[in-house]
Amino acid sequence: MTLPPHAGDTQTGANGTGPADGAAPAAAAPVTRAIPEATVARLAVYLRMLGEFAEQGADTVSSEELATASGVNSAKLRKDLSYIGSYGIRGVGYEVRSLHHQIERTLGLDEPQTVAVVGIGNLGHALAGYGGFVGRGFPVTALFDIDPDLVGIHINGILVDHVRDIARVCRERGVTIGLVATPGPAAQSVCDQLVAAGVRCILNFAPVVLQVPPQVEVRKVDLAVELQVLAFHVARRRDSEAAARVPLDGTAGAHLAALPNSPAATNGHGAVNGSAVS
Amino acid sequence: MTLPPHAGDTQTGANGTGPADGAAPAAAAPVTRAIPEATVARLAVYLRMLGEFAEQGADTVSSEELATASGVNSAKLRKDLSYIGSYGIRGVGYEVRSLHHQIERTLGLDEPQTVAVVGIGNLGHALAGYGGFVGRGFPVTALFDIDPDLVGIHINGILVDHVRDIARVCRERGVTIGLVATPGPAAQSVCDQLVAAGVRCILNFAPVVLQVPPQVEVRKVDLAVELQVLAFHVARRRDSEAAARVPLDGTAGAHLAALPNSPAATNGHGAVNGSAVS
DNA sequence: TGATGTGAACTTATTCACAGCG
DNA sequence: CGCTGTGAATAAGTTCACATCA
Repeated sequence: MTLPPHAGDTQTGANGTGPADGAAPAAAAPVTRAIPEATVARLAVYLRMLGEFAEQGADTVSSEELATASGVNSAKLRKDLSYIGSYGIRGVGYEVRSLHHQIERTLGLDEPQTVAVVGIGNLGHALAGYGGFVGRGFPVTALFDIDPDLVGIHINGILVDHVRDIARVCRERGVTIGLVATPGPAAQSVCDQLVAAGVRCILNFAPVVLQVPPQVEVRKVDLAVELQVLAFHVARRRDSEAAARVPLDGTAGAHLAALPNSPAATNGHGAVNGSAVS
Repeated sequence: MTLPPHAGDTQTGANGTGPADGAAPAAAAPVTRAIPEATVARLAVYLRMLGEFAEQGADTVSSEELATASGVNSAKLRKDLSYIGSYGIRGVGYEVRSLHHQIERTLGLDEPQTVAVVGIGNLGHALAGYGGFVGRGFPVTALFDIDPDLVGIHINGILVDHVRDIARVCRERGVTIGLVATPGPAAQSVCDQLVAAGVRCILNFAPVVLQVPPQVEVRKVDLAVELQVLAFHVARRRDSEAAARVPLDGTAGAHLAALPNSPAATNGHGAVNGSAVS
């Protein structure tokens, strides 16, 4: 039964921002006010796009350009940026380099991070060699598994250690982020060991809800769930199309509750949501 | 360049549902009302947990039990379930099997799905062999790459085809979902080919915003962004702890930005963070 | 009695629209 | 004049709390 000790944190990809309760008020936040959760995730995206703009030699970008590249609308982007301060130039846009730096700072990326991957199965193996991490300041420096066939080998130049050594190795190498890529049943135990080793960030790929003390931050990535959400949207869309296109045959979608055509989806033509901005 | 034809859809893991404006009222919705986006994602999680409860031989679960297992609170769970109908028994809970079935149906999982992976790098390779898909009704049946060293080999019993054959192979095998795991620059082209092949669901691991026609649904998974969000939360927490613990130094606020990189004197343990930026 | 189902209150997030500045 | 920055308006999502019913 294990009634959760300290109520659920969230760890579902969208975590609730700190309660900002009375205890320690805004003491240390001089400029940067509490940044909404949703904004934080997008800042990371803007950051990457700014990197690309910089590579292409751009000096400035308008909110419109950066927004488009990032897949959001410009109002949202400007609002997001407003949470970290006013670094834009009216009538011009944002200075690429400077904005990049500000976001980096805001996200805490000026602190060095070091990643450990636990569970060197299919996914863990891929994560161990994933180029997308090093390039973004998240070098993988420790790997763990319990399989004797894996312990001792090197992947991408990194030795695979036994899970029992998590604490020691993580401390030695200053690991700050742990990726849990074990099968579900092993995840909690592995997580506990990471926490014991002082790791405060965990990205969980296992299909379980990890129990952690409040100072530890967990995010969950669940690929099967992503696929199911996709499947849902397409099924819904197919149903509503069927209903709209073949209004004959009332039996179109079973009877019971074959997901009713979304009423609002009516915007007929490809025009998509009115976000046609002007 | 390439001003997007039809403004951004979203594709960021949390897509906006239709605007549901006043125009077309609830005329055609017999039972199942429009299901909120956030709810859909959680339904997939409940589904998995129900599967586990079933395996353990449970006949019924209370909202409290299922909620705890899923990492949400019971009110939210009940509200979520209320969108798909009333399948609970007051005073008792939910019948595991029946609820499982209802959610499955709601998510459109009674339709067979077939997955293709494009880009057999580190990540793509892992996705190709990922056990979490088959078990959940998303068998991978096609793999693509352009690397001559990869084309022709088998992974997990599946032949790797050349990207140029996407259309033909996808049609032949009835692929419904495409996973794009290519490098950024190749992603859009690959995406276009998938769309041309009739694929309507795309899970994008490449760090770009894919442009697709409105009938295609895209979700994006960005591991580097996940790590950055984690890093942010921990940095913030560390900062506020530092502020709360070491309230001396009244200059805390500096003036403008310069986020007073809180001295690493924070977490006593051998944590790293020594080097402050510059 | 004990858990569901749900309107209503509340919180968070997005969009609008325009003042203000370079 | 063009683009940023932002208050105000909307919309989406969550939590509360309790009527309801097996």
